[in-house]
Amino acid sequence: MTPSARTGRPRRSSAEILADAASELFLENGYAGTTVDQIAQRAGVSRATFFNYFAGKADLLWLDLDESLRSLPGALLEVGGSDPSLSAPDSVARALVLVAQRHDDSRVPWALSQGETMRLGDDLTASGAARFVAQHSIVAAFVAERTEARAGDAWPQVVSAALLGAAGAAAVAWARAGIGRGSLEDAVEPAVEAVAAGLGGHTL
Amino acid sequence: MTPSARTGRPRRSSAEILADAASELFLENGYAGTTVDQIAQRAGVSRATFFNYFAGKADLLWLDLDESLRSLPGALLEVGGSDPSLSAPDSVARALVLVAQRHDDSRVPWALSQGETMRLGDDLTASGAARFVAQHSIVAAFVAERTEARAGDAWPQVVSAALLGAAGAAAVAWARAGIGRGSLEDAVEPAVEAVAAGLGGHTL
DNA sequence: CCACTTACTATACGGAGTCCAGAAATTACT
DNA sequence: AGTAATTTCTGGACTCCGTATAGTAAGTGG
Repeated sequence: MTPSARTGRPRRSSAEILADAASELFLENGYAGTTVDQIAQRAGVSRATFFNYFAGKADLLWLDLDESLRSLPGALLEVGGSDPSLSAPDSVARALVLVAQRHDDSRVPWALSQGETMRLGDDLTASGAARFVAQHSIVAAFVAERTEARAGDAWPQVVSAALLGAAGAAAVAWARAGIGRGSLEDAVEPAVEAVAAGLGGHTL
Repeated sequence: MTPSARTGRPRRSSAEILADAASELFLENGYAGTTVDQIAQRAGVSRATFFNYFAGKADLLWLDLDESLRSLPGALLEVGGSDPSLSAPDSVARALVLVAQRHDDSRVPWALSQGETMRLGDDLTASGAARFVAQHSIVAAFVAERTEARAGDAWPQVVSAALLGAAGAAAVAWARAGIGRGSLEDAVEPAVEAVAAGLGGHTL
């Protein structure tokens, strides 16, 4: 998945092509009613090749989200380095807003906006939540270092989980708002600020 | 799974027996290295019967937690009815503390305490996220009704996700603290209170 | 002794995900 | 040109999860 090497056989497909093919089929037959075989076939590659582009079927749903979340560690470093006077919760909040701000608002994960018609079900929603949980250890480590807490301390974990939860919920609501939703940044900012306000006093 | 009826063939096993068998195997061979067949065999039942006790393999990990979480809807109603002057975030916080308080502290989900040696990896986050999402829809609905928000409004979602995240993180830290951890209630209470404090002003 | 109810078993099936050996397509070197 | 090196694609086999079903076992109550 690293940006195609300059040598070797060129790629025949792309993650976007596969995701587009999948989206059509999901809308038509639902998520469970669509097999990886069908997706690969519509995209013109073999089933085995599909797994060169996606680790699993559920990853198709979160292509856009994953791309944005990948910038979170960088945003944390950025905020942490630029303004060391901020409390740890405020730093995380700002980093989350930064990620939201840099997200291309035209890219709305159709797992959320079209989740109903695709008949996704709770397990697929959970796969989206798992994305945020995956970031949790990174954020918690950042907070722990910032507050000089010991690893395994509860407080950094709580700060991280609460803020990630708030940001995630705001993003979901944003995606589901349909046409006329504002920017993702405007949705995430008040959510994380409110939560960070409550956590802020505990600077230790 | 309803408490065994007084008529009909008696049960040959129980969720606890199966979970115990699984726990041994997971510690020995890891989660992915253990098949449902092996678990059922060690517990002395057929593979098909296993699925009469658990909907899926991952549910084995959360037996203790699921039992406590089942009381959350009731706790929400309880708090909501007893003290209608409380803000919605505070009500949720109190309900979460109530659930923690009623949890038997000797029952620590080994998915959390032993997650490392069982080599759970992504399976842990996925199944954990599923629990989170399931409770989230319940809590968000409660908050929405309490604040007279429209369904799909962002705020109830944010309140729910932030508080559940905080409570979850606190519970995980508690479980991982090993022998000498205090009560679950004492771990959850400060976490949710802090978050609710920040969300409280927004009573609408 | 016979219904009735509930739980267990055997079996088969489809689909996800993994693995591997080999073929195809391109670049780089001689 | 020809060959080597590299990367991607492909087909097939395999394991396992989860579901469905039809039939059997083991109790309770008339």
